[in-house]
Amino acid sequence: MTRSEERRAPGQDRAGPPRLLMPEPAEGWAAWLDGLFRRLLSAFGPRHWWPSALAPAPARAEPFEMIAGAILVQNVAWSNAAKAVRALAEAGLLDVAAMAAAPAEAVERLIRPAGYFRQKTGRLKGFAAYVSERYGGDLAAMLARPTPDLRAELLALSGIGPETADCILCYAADRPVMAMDAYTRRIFARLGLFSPDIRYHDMQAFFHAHTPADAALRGEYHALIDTLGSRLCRKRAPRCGECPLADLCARVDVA
DNA sequence: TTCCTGGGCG
DNA sequence: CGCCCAGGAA
Repeated sequence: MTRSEERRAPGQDRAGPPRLLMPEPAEGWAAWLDGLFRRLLSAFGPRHWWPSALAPAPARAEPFEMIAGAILVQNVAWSNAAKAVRALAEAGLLDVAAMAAAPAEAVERLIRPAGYFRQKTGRLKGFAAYVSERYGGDLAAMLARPTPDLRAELLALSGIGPETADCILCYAADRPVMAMDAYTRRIFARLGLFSPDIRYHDMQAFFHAHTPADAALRGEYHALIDTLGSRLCRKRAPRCGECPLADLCARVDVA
């Protein structure tokens, strides 16, 4: 052990996992998280993410539909985004080349139900233009790149932040990446595990450290968390009486 | 009818 | 930290 390691107080390693507000259970975090997953799965059933807006579950979206949906769902309920995805499909715009060539006004009109239609039009067309220019329109080639490179590439595009990038990595590129979101932060803060202001990367590091590196598993986990967060563990007036995790929740007030 | 929710950017 | 938006809750 080096001198600097000796000097550092326990639990103060700056590069380590996030400081958790709850002691590790005797079974360990991996088993605890697995138990949570099982409860959510039996409560809600498989979520079949990423859902296709064009066909009923368990149909899954094709890569470009998935990516368009991920951009359109930013800051809105899925039902709104799904309307926009269907409108794009009917207009033949769920296609890289067609989207890149489409007039912005036409896209804006079609995606209006998803809100933020001007920014989201720029994001959709920007993404399509990027794939057209860099990959000759071959989205599969882009999605085949190594995970760290692909993530950096996605994050460099305007309108794709950490959550959207990680959703694309998991659901379109099939990588074992678990997306985090406002629901994840709120649920695990209420449970008493996370600080309410925990950073995205720290949440993700915790889940990645204690769940199997499996794209299907992590994708399902994120989907189940989303379902819990939107249906029951809502920001205001959470429905704790119906929550499958109620008995192990600290019910921390996250304001 | 107003209020609230929700990613990403400049 | 304010702005972009629609639609469900209150």
